[in-house]
Amino acid sequence: MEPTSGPTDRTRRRRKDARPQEIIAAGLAEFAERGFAATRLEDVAARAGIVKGTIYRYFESKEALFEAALSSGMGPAFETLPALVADYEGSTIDLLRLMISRLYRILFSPDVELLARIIISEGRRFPVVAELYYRLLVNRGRGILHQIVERGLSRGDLPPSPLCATPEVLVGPIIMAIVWHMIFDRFDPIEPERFLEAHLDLLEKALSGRAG
Amino acid sequence: MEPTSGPTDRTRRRRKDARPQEIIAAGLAEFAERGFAATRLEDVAARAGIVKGTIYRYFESKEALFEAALSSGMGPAFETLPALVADYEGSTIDLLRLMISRLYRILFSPDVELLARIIISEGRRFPVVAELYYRLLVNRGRGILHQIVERGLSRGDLPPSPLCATPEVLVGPIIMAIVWHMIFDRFDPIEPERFLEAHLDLLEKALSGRAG
DNA sequence: TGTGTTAATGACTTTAGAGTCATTATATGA
DNA sequence: TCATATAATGACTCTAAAGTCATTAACACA
Repeated sequence: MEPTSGPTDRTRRRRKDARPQEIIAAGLAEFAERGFAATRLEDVAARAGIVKGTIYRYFESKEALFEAALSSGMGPAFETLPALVADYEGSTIDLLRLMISRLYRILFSPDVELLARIIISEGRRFPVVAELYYRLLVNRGRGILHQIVERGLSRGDLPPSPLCATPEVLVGPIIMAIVWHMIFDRFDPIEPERFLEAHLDLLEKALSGRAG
Repeated sequence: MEPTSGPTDRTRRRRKDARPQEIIAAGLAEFAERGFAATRLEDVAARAGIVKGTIYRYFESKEALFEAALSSGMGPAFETLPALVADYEGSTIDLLRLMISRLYRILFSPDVELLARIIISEGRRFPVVAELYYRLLVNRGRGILHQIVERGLSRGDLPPSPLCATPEVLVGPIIMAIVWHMIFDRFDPIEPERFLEAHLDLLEKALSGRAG
């Protein structure tokens, strides 16, 4: 196990401030790869260029590290979206297209994808973590989506329909893409551009038509 | 840990034929709940109304049990679908609606859902298992979907579009529903009928419109 | 240059759970 | 009813990894 970042030299370094983030980054990589139960703190330490005991200077337990790692750095992920919605001038369908495209970019960016993998495979077993994600990301994202649909309905931009009552459905293909990429990509890699194109096509057709 | 099925009495019973299935069923429940690494064979045994040692009369190792459990009983899941497609007389959109509805019923039936949970949370770490699912379910399901789209295109029933080139996108919301149900249902339960209704609405609008 | 503080180490203890196996008890059929 | 074969048991060993802590050495500052 090579340290990913961190010094290759053998001398100790005292770096109280930098450690926690480095340990968290190493932890995220290992947790995403092996899952909570199967990751060894020794491997996390090696990846962070330190030794297992050092982890315990900064985190109470393996579980505490896990929760700290999952709580870090997910705040900013969706932060740009509300402003996007508020300022947008064009048609609601274009706004939705834009938002879906951004979501792909966000969710497939390397660090966010690690988080997504972990929450998908371990979320059920860590209610505390799941709730955090629910509040900070899922529910917030949902709010934005509903807000966009509202905008469309009040502008007369979108026809009312069961779909507008449950617009979460529109995001489904992204989740599928993440899951696919996680599990089946090695047998049959997804082509993200083609998938996104089809998703946008779906979106456009579903929302521009006559009322259902 | 109460035995789920099996006798509550304390006397031993010799039941060579029934054991493997009972152990597999208990294993599926535990693996789905805790994941591979965190399930204890003692708990599996307790749930099956036996003792840990007995598991080893039927399975070489924890991993062997895991693979046996995941290989069991997933064959039949999609078996009725090809005939459905072959015999169908109505419009292609109706056929798709029917198929999507069935997929919800299949994937949310209790035993299949256990399998789905396990494959979603552990698939990445067990390539052998993932490949099995890819071959027997995912790829097969995909074949059926493409076949339906073909049918639509050749009948002039569906307009050609990027969506028809990548119809996997149409199934996305189901995957999302499974993941949601797995992780966030306790904070915010999904309403399957409403979700399905919106999904079908999406489908219909997206496919009945003019070409993209 | 010496001294005190504490980050970092690594050898250690502990624990949990996988896997083993000699023993026990049940079913079968002679 | 007894003898035999073997399913089932549970007490056991072994191992891997979590967690601890006395010791070491890097840095700050006098």
